[in-house]
Amino acid sequence: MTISPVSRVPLSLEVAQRLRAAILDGTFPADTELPTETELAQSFGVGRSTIREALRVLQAHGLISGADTVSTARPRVTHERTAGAAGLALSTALQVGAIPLADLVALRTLLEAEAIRQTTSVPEAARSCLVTMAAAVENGDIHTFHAADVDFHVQLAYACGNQALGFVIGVLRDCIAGYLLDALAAVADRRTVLVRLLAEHQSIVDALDVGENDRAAEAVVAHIRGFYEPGTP
Amino acid sequence: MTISPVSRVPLSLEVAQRLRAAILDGTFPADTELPTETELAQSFGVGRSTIREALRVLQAHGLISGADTVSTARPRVTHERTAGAAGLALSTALQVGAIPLADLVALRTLLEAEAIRQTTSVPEAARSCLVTMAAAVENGDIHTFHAADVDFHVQLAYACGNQALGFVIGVLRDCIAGYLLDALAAVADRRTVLVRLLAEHQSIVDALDVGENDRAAEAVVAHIRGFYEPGTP
DNA sequence: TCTTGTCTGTTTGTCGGACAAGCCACTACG
DNA sequence: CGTAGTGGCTTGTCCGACAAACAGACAAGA
Repeated sequence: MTISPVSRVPLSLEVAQRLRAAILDGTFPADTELPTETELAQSFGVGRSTIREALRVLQAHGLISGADTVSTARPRVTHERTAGAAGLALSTALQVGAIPLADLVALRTLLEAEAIRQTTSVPEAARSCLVTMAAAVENGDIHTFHAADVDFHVQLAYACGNQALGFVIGVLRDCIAGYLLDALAAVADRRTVLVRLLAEHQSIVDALDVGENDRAAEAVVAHIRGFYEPGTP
Repeated sequence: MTISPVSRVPLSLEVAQRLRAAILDGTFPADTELPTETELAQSFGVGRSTIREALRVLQAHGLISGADTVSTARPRVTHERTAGAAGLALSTALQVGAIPLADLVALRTLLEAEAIRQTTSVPEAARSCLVTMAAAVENGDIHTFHAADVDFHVQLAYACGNQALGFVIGVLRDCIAGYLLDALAAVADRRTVLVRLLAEHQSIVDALDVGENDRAAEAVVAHIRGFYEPGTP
C-alpha cells in the first residue's frame, strides 16, 4: 500500500490557489500590479508556463485584469470583474441545465421585490435609464433598450441600501440577460412590447415616488413574471 | 490611423471562447472526452501551450473536468461542476466586494426565511445534522458543531425545491462561515450557547413537521438574528 | 489456458528557450 | 526646447524536451 493517499494536484493549480489566497488576504492589494510573470515564476520556483496557467485561472475568476486585449501591461489585482465572472459562471450553470431558469427568475423576483420595499428614493441614474429606454423605443433599438433596462434594475437594486442584495441581483441579472435579449429579439410586435415594458418601469418609479413601496414591489413582481411566464407575447 | 479599432484578443482566450461555445452547443457532448491537447492544437492551428491555457479557463468555469489530480486522463466535458464554479465565483466576489457583514446576514435571513416557507418536508439529512450537533454539544467540539450547523441550513435550503435559492443560500453561508466560527470560539460560556442553538434548530424542524411554515420561518429569522446582532452573549 | 510481469506508446504536467509585438523611458539630434 | 529614434522590458505564442502515469500489447511461466 502506498503511504501517499493524497492525490497530487498539479503545480499550476496549487500556484493559482496560493495566488488567490494572497490576493484575498491582501498580500497583493487591490488596484496594484502583480509582479511580472518571470518574477512570479522565480518566487514560486516554477516555470513561466506554470505561472501563466495559474494566471488564466485567476483571470477566469475575475480576480486579476488582463487577457482581454493583447498588451504588455502587467496584470492588475482588481475586484471589479468578480461580479461579471460570477454572472458568467452562473450563466454557464444555467445554460448547462444545472440550475433551472424558472428557479433563477423566481429568486430574482423575490430579491427585487424585497429591494424595492427597502428603497426610499429612486436614484437619478435609474430615471435617466427610463429616458434612454424611451428613446430606444422610438428607434426600435432593442439592444440599447435592453442595456438601459438592465441598468435600471441594477441601479434600483443598489438603491435599497443593502449591498449584498444589490450585488446578487446584479449577478442574477447578468446571468438572465442573455435570455431576455433573445426573447426580445424573437418578439414579433416589438414596439408594443417595448412600450408596455417602459410603462411598467415608469409605474414602478411612480409608486416609489409617492412612497407606496408595496405597490412598487407588486409592480416589479408583475413586471418580471409578465415577461418570463410562458404565453407572454 | 489604423483600421483595426478592435483590440486584438489573445489567441488563448479566443480558443477558450470557441471551445466553450462548442461545449455549450453540443459539439462536444457532456460526459465525453475532449480530444488530446495535441489534436486540439492541430485542429485550432495553435500551439499546445495556448490550448493548455484555454483548458485552464474552461476548468475554472467548471465546464471540463481534470486538473485536480495529476494523471494522463483526458479532460472530460462535464456539467456537474458548473454550479460549484459559480458558487466559488460568487463567494469570491462577495469576499472581495467589501460588503458589510450585516448586509450579508440580512440577505441570508431573507432567503432562508423564504426557503423555509416553501419547504414541505424536512429532509433526513437535515435531521441527522441535528444528531451530530447534539453529540458535538456533549463534547464541546465547536468545529464539528459548526460543520453540522452549516450542513443543516444548506440541506434545509435545498429542500425548498428552488435550486437557485438553495444555491445562493449555500454561497452566503460559506461567506459568513468564517465569522460564525470565530464568534463561537470567542464565546465564554460555550456550552450554553451551543445548547440554545441546538434547541433553536430543533424548534425549526418541529414547526415544519407540523406544517407551520410561517412559524418555522420566524424561528429561522430569530435564530440568525439572535446570533449576529450585537450584544448577544 | 490463464495469470503475471514487462515493455512500449500515449498523454499530461512541467520546464527552458526562443521570437514577435507593443510599451516606456531615455537619449541624441535638429 | 522639441522630436524622432533606440533599446530594454513584458506579454503572447510557439517549439522541443523530459518525467510520471496510464493503457494495452506481449511474452514467460504455472
